[in-house]
Amino acid sequence: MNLKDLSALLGLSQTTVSRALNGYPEVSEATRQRVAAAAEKYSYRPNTRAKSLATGRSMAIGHVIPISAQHEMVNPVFGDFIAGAGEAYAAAGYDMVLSLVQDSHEERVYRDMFAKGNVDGIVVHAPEMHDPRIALLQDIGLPFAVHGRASDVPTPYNWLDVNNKSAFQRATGFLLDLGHKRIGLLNGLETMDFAHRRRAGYVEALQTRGIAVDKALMRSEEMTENYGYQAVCEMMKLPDPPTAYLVSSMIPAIGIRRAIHDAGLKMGQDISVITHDDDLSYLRNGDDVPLFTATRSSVREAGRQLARILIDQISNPGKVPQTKLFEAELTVGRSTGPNVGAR
Amino acid sequence: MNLKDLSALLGLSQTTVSRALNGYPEVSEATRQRVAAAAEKYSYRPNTRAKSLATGRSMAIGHVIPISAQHEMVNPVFGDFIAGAGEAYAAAGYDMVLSLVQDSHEERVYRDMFAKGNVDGIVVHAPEMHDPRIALLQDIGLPFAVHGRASDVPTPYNWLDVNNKSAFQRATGFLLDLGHKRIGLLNGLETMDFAHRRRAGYVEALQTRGIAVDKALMRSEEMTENYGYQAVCEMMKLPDPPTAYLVSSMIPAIGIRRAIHDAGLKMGQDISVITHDDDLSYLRNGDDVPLFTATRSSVREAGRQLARILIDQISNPGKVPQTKLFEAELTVGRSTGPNVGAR
DNA sequence: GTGAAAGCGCTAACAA
DNA sequence: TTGTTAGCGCTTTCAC
Repeated sequence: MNLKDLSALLGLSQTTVSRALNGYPEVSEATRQRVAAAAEKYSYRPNTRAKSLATGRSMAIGHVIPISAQHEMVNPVFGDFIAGAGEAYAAAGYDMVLSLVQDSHEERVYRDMFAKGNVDGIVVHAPEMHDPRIALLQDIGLPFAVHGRASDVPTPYNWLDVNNKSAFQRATGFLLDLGHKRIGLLNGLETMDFAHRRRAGYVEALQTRGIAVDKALMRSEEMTENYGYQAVCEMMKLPDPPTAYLVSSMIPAIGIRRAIHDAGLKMGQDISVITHDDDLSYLRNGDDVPLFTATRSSVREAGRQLARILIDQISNPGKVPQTKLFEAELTVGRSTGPNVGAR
Repeated sequence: MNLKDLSALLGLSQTTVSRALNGYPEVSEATRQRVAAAAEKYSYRPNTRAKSLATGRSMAIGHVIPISAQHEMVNPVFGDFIAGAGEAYAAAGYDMVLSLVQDSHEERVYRDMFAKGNVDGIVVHAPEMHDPRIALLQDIGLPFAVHGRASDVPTPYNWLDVNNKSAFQRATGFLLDLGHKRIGLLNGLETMDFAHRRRAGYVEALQTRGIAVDKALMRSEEMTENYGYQAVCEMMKLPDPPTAYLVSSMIPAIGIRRAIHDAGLKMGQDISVITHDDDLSYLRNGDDVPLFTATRSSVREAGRQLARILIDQISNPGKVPQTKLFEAELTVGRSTGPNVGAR
């Protein structure tokens, strides 16, 4: 069932039927009713391709998801973010098209998306400090919004981010309050904007308290489970090992647990660890100290909001870019002691 | 830069240019060279919408991802599956469009996808025992492939699945070999096909050894962390509690760990647990017993293969449906004792 | 308030 | 081997 068939059935022109369906004012109320009824009855769905060819808008948003080159893995938070974004798109009548790439900088991917005309806008994931994609997209004039930020990019653009710096500042402060003086930082790759900011928060918290920053206690690598395991194992062997760890998400927590276990220590007793995990409400009665930089549901909400920002930008091309900063939750569990593992 | 511009530039008709670009045989080699060079030079990209309007094929595959209604969460394995599928699509020139729905049975979603003509095929995720979507898709004539199976659906269709039954049979057998007689099963919702099969494997293993199947030791719910925690806590309070647990993935392992910890027991010492987790190669020197029903990389490979099957089906509409069964890996770690926790 | 006709960018008969 | 033409299904001037 296409427009032609439907209008023939109604004894109207395609024009009128199209207008009736798209809410144009010049069509009479009676006609609109008839058309709507018929469309419903025959469950008419306008062909997206034809529509977008005619209008020039594709009613689709592209997400370019970077895949870790070495480890070929997808960051699990994308799932939740995408779910939120998908909701917003569905509500606004947009489709979501996904493109997974090894090297997210592949200029071609973005240029092609634009040239092939199958998206009206793009969500940029996992930005680096000076991410070239932003200038690129501005250059080719494709609307976009960034999940995160690229701190070294001076021009304004749409972004939505979690306040990574303050989250890590507070978390470090919390460990310092417990009396810890040697705190291991397990961070992601610090070319990534979020990791850079997290480190800044950690460093600033230490400096504020006059604690020396020890490079031996700071690691920055791709967030694999094995990295977490190895890093903790190695730090444990230092002459003066950390008494606490601050673990950047999403480094899988299980590697940390195991390393601590291997060292013959008990988490939350011999050693303090602040990490991230989802749905840990009952942890509040446990002995861990979880840091929620972003819960699953808040990531979802972020997806929703960023999608809305982008859709808004597409609808109002002239509008000034919007930004949104989420303050990360820091939820603290009951520790086995007030001063766990601190010397 | 569109076909018209490009052909004008070359002093050729749109037809010739189109043919040259699409590898039709009748165009002369010299012309083809010229056209290719020009297309490259001006980085011409045919407009996907126009192309698919003309051809009737949209060169896109739809993935309809169910979201847990109660918990609004996305199964993290989708990320890896999608990554694999994305690879295959990219290689074949297809786009991937994602649609996240609360109720995956929403017939409308599928019908609309077809009617709106923006996908040439669909991947069905998370099938239930008698999943109505299969009949629906066959009815509307939209090519599809299922990630998993719907055992109660008799007609042939494309699917790719992990051998869930044998995996759980072997895992249960392994625990029985250790001497366990009371094995708790934490399963997903058994309306889901994979969970049903897993249970069947568990039950069959017990029956083969003449061990009574105790309903009190079998749980089936949505795979949240809290469910895992609660279920284990409750089973622990039984007069004759399990000495081992078999945990269906992706029930977050952390809930299980905590419940066992709360009960004052030590995993791999007082109690045996077979669960699933990724990238646990070093676990082989640990005290856990991991069951790999599907590693992250094998999920990825599954995505790749299922995508290929679907693309093949789209290209050869008459072809008989293809199926593929992956045998799950069962990797066993070193236990602290040969007979951990068994009575 | 409604309709005829052109055109979005491409492909695919049909001619030449 | 190349070009002419019609049309994919829709929107959108423009005319009535």
